[in-house]
Amino acid sequence: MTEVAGRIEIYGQCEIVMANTTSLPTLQDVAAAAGVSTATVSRVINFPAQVAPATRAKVEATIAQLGYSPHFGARVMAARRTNTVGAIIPTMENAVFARGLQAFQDELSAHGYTMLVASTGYSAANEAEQVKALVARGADALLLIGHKRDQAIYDFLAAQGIPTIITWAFDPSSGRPSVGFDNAAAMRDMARQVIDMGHRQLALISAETASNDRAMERYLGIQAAMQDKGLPEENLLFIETSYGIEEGAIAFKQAMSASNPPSAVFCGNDVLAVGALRQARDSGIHVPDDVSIIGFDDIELAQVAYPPLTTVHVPHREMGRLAAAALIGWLKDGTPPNTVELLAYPVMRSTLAPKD
Amino acid sequence: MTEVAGRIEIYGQCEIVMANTTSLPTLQDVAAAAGVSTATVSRVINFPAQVAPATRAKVEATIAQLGYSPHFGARVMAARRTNTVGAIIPTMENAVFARGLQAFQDELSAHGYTMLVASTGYSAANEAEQVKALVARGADALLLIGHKRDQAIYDFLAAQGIPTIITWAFDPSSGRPSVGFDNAAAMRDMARQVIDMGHRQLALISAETASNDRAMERYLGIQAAMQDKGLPEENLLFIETSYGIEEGAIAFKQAMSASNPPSAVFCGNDVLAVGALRQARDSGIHVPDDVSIIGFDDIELAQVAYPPLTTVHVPHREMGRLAAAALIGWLKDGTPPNTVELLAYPVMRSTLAPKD
DNA sequence: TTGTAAGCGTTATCAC
DNA sequence: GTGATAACGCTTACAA
Repeated sequence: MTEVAGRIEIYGQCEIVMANTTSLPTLQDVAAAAGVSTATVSRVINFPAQVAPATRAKVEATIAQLGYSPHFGARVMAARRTNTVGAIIPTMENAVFARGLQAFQDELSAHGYTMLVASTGYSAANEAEQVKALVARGADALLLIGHKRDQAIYDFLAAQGIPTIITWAFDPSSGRPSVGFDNAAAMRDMARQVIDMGHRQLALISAETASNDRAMERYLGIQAAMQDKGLPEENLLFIETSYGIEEGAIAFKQAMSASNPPSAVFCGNDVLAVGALRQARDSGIHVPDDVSIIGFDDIELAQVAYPPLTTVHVPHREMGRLAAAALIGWLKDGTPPNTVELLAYPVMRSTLAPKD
Repeated sequence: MTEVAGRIEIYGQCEIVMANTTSLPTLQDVAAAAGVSTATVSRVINFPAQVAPATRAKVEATIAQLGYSPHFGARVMAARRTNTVGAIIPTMENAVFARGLQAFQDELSAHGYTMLVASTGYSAANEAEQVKALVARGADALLLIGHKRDQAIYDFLAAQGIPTIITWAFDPSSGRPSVGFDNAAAMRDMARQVIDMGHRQLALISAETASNDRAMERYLGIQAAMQDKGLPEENLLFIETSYGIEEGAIAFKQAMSASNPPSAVFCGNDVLAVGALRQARDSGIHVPDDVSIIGFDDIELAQVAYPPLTTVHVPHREMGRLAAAALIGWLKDGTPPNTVELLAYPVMRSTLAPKD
């Protein structure tokens, strides 16, 4: 593997001629040029049906001729909404969020909304800041990941009257509108199948659970399954690490060098699982003959990993799309949407096999 | 592989109490409560240093007590800028864009800007629409991918006075500020090495070149290398397909069933390459002994593919970060930034081997 | 169907 | 340092 340091070359100054930014045409200009009132021009833009065809045609021609486009700030100020919706996610580098976000944006866009994005890097403090930033930037509504955050944030959003939807989690007891899935139940279902296959010594390589309720729920799901099946808690080796392929690899190595190594290694997400898979290959450990590896999320990576990864399928796109639809409805009706539970379910590929 | 249809359950109406949205406190309210003028409150918010400490403390206390936060639209209207920057990309589902976008947003966020995102789904018509949408939503500046688009779009942006930076491409002759890399040169460098290894019969599985100048450039890069090395054009089998693992697999199958099958298959991106790799495995074709496969982008997938994929490394994050920095500087100084070329270079892993 | 005119909540320019 | 006050460009009753 050959890698050279990125070289940067600077080229000469570009010559871009920007418009005379002092004088974009205004509604008034259009009205004057078309010989109508500003109200009529405004109507042509917002409620064309209310304007006589002849007048409308005249105004539209003037708009085109002058290259007029409405001033955003003035519009927001007068109409008291931005048609902009914010999304705050841990990071777009995680494919699950990128995928969900794309679907969220597609749906918003189809309904005339624009999406503002902020990311937290999985930091709770950061999230609080980003919530304020997006609200200050005029987000009419917000999408958040998971339920767990300071109550002050919820209070702030309620005080500002910002409709907010929770995704990636499901907890009807919270009383907050959400579109998500039950992380604990999904992982529990998978763990039951694994235990039924004869696995008794288990490990979980988890994302950090401190500020990530989804990771915690998945952990609890495995514990629940173990309890159901009568396995003692000690039979689960719990390893917490940060997000990344390398991190998954290191944690896997650690798990396998335990005094009582697991025959099945659960991973909190597919990226960690793929890291574990690579480490197994590098260590000459055969998957699934020597050890089973189980992921979570079912991203593209899972299908093309070798062997293809057994994982829990999460309907990321559907979640993003429905979250957008819910917010759009909320903004329109003024009434909070119902909470929606989506199903996440095991997908059996080739990294899980019965124990002996 | 077991998959069940996603089940959706609807739960009871959530009871969210939204604030009396008719009465958020305004600057005036704060001024009245603190016993100062609106101008002073505005200064406390925007230029705290200009206000006497005692006054400032009093005003800040009032702001906190009333839970005041500035109205976005009014602010935009008066200040004539939104501190919002738009990014228009093909899709976030492509990891290269997700990665670049994350870096772009991080840098923006660190400087007090917020990011608006729109996506085109690789459609030129869509892009024109999104440009207008983001400008209408008050984007102060824009990031675009690649140079190729209707001149009308550039004219519109110039007329509106919207600083715009081009990324993912490098063409100093365009005269437009950009932060990118030379797609043709990067692919040419890789192709030269491949040809030097003795490969004579080549194939390229390319993304669609019609509305994607990066894909076209990569194609031209291979052609240039072939010409340098004296290989006739006919020795390159060109297959164009859309983005996706499955698409790569299908195209690979097609390439290998040609009357004169290639010994090296270039792919326009890593996702296509991973699809090709999977198809090779499924067909019992050994990589790189039977055929070499070369990707482009160096996303995570490339490292964990089996065998690890030889590809062209693209500094996506650096590109996003520098693009943000360039726009921020442009907005601040009012002068367009210099064009920056980043280096994309071959990364030799395990899917490329000398021909016999 | 169209026009008039009153805000909308800031920022910024003046005086003081 | 601080206070009046005039924009800023649009939407939306209400009137005609």
